[in-house]
Amino acid sequence: MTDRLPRALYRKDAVTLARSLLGQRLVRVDGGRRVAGLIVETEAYLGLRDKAAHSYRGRTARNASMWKEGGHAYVYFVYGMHWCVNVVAAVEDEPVAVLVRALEPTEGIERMRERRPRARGDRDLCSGPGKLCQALGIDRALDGEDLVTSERLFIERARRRAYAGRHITVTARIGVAYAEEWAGRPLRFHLDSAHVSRR
DNA sequence: TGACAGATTGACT
DNA sequence: GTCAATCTGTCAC
Repeated sequence: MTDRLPRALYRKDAVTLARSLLGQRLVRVDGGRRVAGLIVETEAYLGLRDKAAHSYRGRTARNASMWKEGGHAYVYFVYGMHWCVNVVAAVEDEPVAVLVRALEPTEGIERMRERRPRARGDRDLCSGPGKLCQALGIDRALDGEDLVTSERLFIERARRRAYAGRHITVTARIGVAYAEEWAGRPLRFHLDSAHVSRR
């Protein structure tokens, strides 16, 4: 049975959402089969005032999904080769979002291995934003998807006993050194997991 | 119109 | 540790 996260949970500020997504299950359904993992690492991007956020310089064709209602997906392409998936937070026209940086694989692991043939082991399947999109088959086709109603991509309430009440580590975000005073802000959140992108 | 850098990864020294 | 891969948006010319 699915226990999908409701719209109300997404209509929060990005920091609250980034914390509440930890331990929940990101699910991709492709060809009738589920490929899923527990979210163990997230980053909050605070919109028009945040120099590290894609929405800082305003709307473009690429980042338009960030202006959608909370609970939609914002999928973008970086470095000419990788896809990254965000969960849009807050309300329509408030371009804030949460980047999903790492998952602990739980379902469809064979499918993940097929999609990531060069992965060194199962800890290398989803331990990074580009890796998890490759493992789950997330690309442009899912940009703007509504996670509350979609049959292809959604998030289920799945706080495992192992992660219930687990300590959340807070650090600066990864890869945003250019963002001046925003580079060091404590906006990255992760659980104590072997599947996080960096320690 | 062209240079350049980027919310990354994997190959290699 | 270094570095190239190569799409998108921004800013300078």
